[in-house]
Amino acid sequence: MAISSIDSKIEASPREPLLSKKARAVLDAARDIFLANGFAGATTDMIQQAAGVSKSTMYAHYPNKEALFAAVVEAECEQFLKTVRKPKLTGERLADILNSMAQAYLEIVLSQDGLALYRMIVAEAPRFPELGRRFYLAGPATINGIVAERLEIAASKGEMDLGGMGVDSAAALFVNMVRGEAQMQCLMHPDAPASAAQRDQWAKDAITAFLRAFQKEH
Amino acid sequence: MAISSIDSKIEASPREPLLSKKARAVLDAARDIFLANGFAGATTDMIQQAAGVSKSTMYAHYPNKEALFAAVVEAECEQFLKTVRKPKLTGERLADILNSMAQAYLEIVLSQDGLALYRMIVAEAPRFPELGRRFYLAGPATINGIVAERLEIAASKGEMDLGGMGVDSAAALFVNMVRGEAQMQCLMHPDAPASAAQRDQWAKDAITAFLRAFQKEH
DNA sequence: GTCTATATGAAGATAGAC
DNA sequence: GTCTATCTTCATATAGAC
Repeated sequence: MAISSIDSKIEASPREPLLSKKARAVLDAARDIFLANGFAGATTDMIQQAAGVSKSTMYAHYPNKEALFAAVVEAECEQFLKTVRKPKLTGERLADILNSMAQAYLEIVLSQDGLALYRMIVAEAPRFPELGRRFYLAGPATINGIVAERLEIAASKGEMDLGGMGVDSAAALFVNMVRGEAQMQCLMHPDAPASAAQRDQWAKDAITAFLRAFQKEH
Repeated sequence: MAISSIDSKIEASPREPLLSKKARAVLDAARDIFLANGFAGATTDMIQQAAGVSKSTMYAHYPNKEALFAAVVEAECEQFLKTVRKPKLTGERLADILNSMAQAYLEIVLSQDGLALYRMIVAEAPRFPELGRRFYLAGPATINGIVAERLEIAASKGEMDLGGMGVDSAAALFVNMVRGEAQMQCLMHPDAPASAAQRDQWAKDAITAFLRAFQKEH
């Protein structure tokens, strides 16, 4: 096969072909419907209508509801990973670095999409154990790892005194202080979204406590 | 009406009448089915069969599926409250008190029922906002309050230096360090329950960090 | 109050034409 | 690949007898 013969194809779809237009429409629609209604609450009819395709087109691309759900979760985890990894950490001081990580993470976790994805995964993990594992790796484990990396650097510079605790444990404690109360309250009060001031306060308290616990006096 | 005429009734159901035998059977069955399948995943047929009653008996006591769901959540929250408040706090030292609170709380939160209730509420809070609020008050808010009480005492004895942070904020930070990673991992790995050793480690790390942050040097 | 039987609608999935 | 039309099953809820 001559290279020129495939050039047009490559040019036509420079990246991410993989999914035809309709398949992409189905996946996007499924994403919205599943996030809004959960697995059991969503119906293939809703998805098919939102995508603007017929039933059989949907089933031509995804064999059944479960497979479609798995595809959605997989795509969302991929997206989640990208978003969590994107923020550039600004500031030199440890406090500033912790703050930028906390703010960026809360931004994602407390977003409508972040909360909806979490709701869905939490509810369906018993029926789809693989998806639970996948989400844990893409979300909580990744942010824990990012924080641990920075703590490692700070520790090596002598800015921290972990007192025998591993960096991974310390990082997990920090992340859970940042996320804990914030996420819980937003989950349980879906009609009363948290203010930016409230979010700042949660981040600030976590940072204060963490620094008091582990920052070396100077 | 003569007192003697109602005596037999009182004797027949000394406490908690409120629900007839069948109504109680329906509620108990609904509890199991909803906890195992969520609201949308559960069917009234499953409930009715598990309760060993007919459809119309079920509908005689609860007008519809939503009302039954609300009744289940309400009962579970009541139960949750009792269980959270029950443990007697042993020990005099601050570290021991924190430890007994952490252990007791993790016991509940990480139990199969605790996780199942959380999954259900998190998933359905957008459709049943009242139930989300109710759960928050019975669970997270209550344990935060219990911890805050003890911190208040410790602070008044001069054992702690909160450095301007309110006891409520400090209590929330502690509770979220205890619960955070533990609950997340159990939620996301339903087929790999946490060991007792792992649970102890989570509690111990939280206590270590908390004391390092807020315990007054002596 | 409780049951059996059923009405009514909607779900997931497929058949067959184009 | 895509559509319209349909099959089958099962859900919620009710009717009517005891």
